[in-house]
Amino acid sequence: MRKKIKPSKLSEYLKEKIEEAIATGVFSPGMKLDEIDLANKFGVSRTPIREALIQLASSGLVEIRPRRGAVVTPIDPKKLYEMFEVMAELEALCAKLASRRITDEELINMKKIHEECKKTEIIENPDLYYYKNEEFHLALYKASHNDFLIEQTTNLHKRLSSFRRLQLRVRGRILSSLREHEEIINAITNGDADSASQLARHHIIIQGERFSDLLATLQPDR
Amino acid sequence: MRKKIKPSKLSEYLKEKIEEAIATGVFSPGMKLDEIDLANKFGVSRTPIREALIQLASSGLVEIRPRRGAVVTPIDPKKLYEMFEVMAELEALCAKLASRRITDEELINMKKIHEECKKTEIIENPDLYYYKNEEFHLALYKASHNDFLIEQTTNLHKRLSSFRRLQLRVRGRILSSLREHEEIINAITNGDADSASQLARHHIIIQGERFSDLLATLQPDR
DNA sequence: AACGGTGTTTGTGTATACAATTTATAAAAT
DNA sequence: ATTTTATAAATTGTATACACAAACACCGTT
Repeated sequence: MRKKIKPSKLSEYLKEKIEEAIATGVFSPGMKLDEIDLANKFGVSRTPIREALIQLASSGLVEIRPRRGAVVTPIDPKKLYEMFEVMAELEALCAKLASRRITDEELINMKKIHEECKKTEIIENPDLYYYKNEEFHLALYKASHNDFLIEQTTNLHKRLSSFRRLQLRVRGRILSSLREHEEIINAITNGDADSASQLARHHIIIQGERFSDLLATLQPDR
Repeated sequence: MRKKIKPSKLSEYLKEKIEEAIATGVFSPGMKLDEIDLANKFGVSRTPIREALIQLASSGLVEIRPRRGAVVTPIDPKKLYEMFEVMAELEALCAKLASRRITDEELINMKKIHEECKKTEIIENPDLYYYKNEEFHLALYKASHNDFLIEQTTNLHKRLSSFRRLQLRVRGRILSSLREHEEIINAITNGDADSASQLARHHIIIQGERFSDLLATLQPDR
């Protein structure tokens, strides 16, 4: 008893809903996901819930322990750093390919997004910046013109989103972020694949490196 | 009516079985995977079959079209090239990290595997070389000491395995492969992260580049 | 012969029922 | 009081049942 619209595939719809709930922190890391609870909450049977959870498990957002149910994947600082390490490389590849393959149109659009990022009301609001920043990165991925890469990178991006959001609250991070974006755009504009790649890598890896510290201040709820 | 051993989770077991059947070509690309057929074949109900298919769909091995069932993901030359492009970058990252993090033990083991690859009886048998080659690459991934990277790379490796296997039948490919492995090992031994990274990238990308040609000679069965 | 409508069939998607395990609870023993 | 063991409760994993949409075949019309 939740929604009127009836999607052709409930499990797909539920997957997105649960994904969203995890991203926005409604379901926090370590939290147990009871199939029956979820089924009641969404007014469906266990079957599509299970199928949604299986998909989320494949993408790493939840963990399914055999016979012991599903939990939102707990935050593991080590693994998180590892994920940033991989993310950095994927974004670097996006940037490298983008430098060679971006269309005029895409480049103009990217610059437009960047200009919007720089607006003061956005700079001063981490939540607003979060969305614009996301737009920028998605535009970068698309400019790689490698659909498989776009898919993989977008996936990992999603999985790291909540952490990146936190990261933006660190003093001065938004301004550094903007500067880095600008450098990346310049490199791409000049078709300098190597620079673009290195800059993009650094743009991500720096977040991973700072994360260990940031995480130390957090208490993962069990 | 197939196996005596009873795994704790049928869907996991079935996932592996179907995965294997796809890798070995028993289920060829484009082939329809009827849930009821599979259920009968394995002597189980549709439920665990569905769950297995969903997992395989998340990993990209099969495609599930809503209301139209599952098929083994058809070969798309463009996408395949894209996958190699990403794979090259992941392996490059493995090599880079390995140069910095590999243990003495791991390095010795890697050299041992490489020596085994060079044995004549293996060089002359693409199928044998396939397995030894795989060992080499898995050792490289592990040496990165980044569990998330290992997982991602191993996944993609699996997905490309059947194509790599084909690739090994190209005249002279095995010998080039060996030479490239040797160069990678040397770079890692010297702790030369940049060279190792570039060599590993090239080792993979060359396969992707040659694949368009190779694929042209194949007829994807519908 | 080609085209399009209509009824049938097949197969997916979801719900429900049952089986098998783990977790919680409580009693008994040290 | 604490640990151990037995029993009950709860939850996952699998099987079956049902609903509905898509594919198919058949037939009449043009």
